Amino acid sequence: MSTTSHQTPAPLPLFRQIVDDLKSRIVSGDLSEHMPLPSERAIAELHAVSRMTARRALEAVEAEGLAYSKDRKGRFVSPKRLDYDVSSMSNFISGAAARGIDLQVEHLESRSLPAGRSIAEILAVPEGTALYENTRLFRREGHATFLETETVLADRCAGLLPKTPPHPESFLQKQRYSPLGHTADIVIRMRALAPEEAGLLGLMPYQSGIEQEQLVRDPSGTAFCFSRQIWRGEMAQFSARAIIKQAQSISGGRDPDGARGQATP
Amino acid sequence: MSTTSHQTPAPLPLFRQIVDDLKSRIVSGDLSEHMPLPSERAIAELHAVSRMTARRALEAVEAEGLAYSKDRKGRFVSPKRLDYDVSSMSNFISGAAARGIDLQVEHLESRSLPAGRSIAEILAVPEGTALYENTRLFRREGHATFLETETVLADRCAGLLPKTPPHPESFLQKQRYSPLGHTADIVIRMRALAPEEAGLLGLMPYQSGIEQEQLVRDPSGTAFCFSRQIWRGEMAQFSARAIIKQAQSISGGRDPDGARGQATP
DNA sequence: CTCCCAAGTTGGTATATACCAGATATCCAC
DNA sequence: GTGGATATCTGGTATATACCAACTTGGGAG
Repeated sequence: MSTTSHQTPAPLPLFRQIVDDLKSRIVSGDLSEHMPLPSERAIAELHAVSRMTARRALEAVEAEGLAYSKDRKGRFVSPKRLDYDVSSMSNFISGAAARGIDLQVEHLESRSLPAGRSIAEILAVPEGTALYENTRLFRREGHATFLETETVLADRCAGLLPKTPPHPESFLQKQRYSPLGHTADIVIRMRALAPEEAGLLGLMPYQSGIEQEQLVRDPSGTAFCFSRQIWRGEMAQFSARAIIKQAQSISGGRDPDGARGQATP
Repeated sequence: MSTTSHQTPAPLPLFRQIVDDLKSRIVSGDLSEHMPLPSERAIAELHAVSRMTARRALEAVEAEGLAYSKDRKGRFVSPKRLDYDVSSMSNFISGAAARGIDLQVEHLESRSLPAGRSIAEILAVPEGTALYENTRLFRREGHATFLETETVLADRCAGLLPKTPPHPESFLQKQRYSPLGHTADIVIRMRALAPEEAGLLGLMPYQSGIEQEQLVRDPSGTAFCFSRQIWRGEMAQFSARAIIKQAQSISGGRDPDGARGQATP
């Protein structure tokens, strides 16, 4: 019934049909984690569409996080999502290991630096205070997952961050993730990846990810560590247990504006 | 190094140059909130590129959340980000009002229904338990921001949800957001919008947003409300104060797996 | 056997073109 | 002035084509 009597059937655009086909093949398990998706040219031929249309479909699947692309190598099925429980992050790394999650850390940079304006404000220390900064890339089963820049007060981990072979995991385990009941101010937002972040995470520019900021305080309430993570958005979800308070009680508390990195465009 | 003596300058692709131009015009305030961006054809002419290239640039700006498009009307500069403090969400709506944030609620649906399998499991009640479900669209300054589906135990708000004129705001204010110290299990993730969600939020299919789930418990620890919100990702950030515990203490606690909606692809 | 080059693959960029459908403005007839 | 047809905006979809650069593979020279 090409000329149907009732409403227009509103046929799905070609590229959306292809998207749905690919999605169903992924969720059904026909295509499993890290398996290559058909190439743009293969899809174009299979579905009898132009390569640009095939490309649009593949980019949509990619934008959804169901697939990732390796430049000039192909597109592959994304691995499953990980749960990041921020309330028990005392031991995210070893905790992940205990759950059978294979998480590798690649150190990208370790350096000492004096506090600049914005980080001094965040940590509530004078400008110029000595800091250690570590940048790490986390991989899950070899797959880039998130990027972390951690800034700590130098006097809190003196000796734990030797300059020559940067091995701050000892600090991670001993100090930051001590069994004491720390608190953390957390901010989570979605934002576009900067080009160099996208490169490290194996994504195209202008894709979005999830940024998580944590301002960690010791039991006395003093902030001593600020970390900023940028995640591939499809790779995790963040869970927490919150104590819900009256709005007034919070706004009367310290640091009412957790939105430092206002993430203006 | 055919012409240049040093490394290749690696010129930015045309569409990225256009993206950067548009971004700078937005951040500089040359283009302010809700102002129209140049049309695809205008950019094509201005930058002397094809319309498809102009389109790619505009879509990239859109994917970053710096702009939004209205079908066949044009693309416009996105408004600024909002901060959602989940720890003081006792009064998110009126709290927002107090901060001068203009937030409107549009009721889409209110209904009574028996608990299905998955929601019964989440709320830890028998299947078939009477529930009330509300779906609302929140706008900020007239701009669609997030979509909420809230499910509550019917016996917790009997009489507060009259069938004829659905006016559950009274419930929102009186019961759910009472001054008592509730707790909530929260999950935040980035995911692609379903087509109907995208339509309501004024986005194209296959764009990503942020989903927030809240399982709200009364002071006795009994869950009585489950809400799921889907946000335009660029419209908010989520902040909280977390008490960091040992991984063991959490995994020994109740509901160790907050990842119900595992969000499989 | 190893090493290197060439061929073929992949995605990335870019152009030119075409048609559709919704939204808007304009202008003319009434 | 009002109403309605029309022209012209907009983005949405789709095709065909072209070239580039990175990667993989295979084969041949040493």
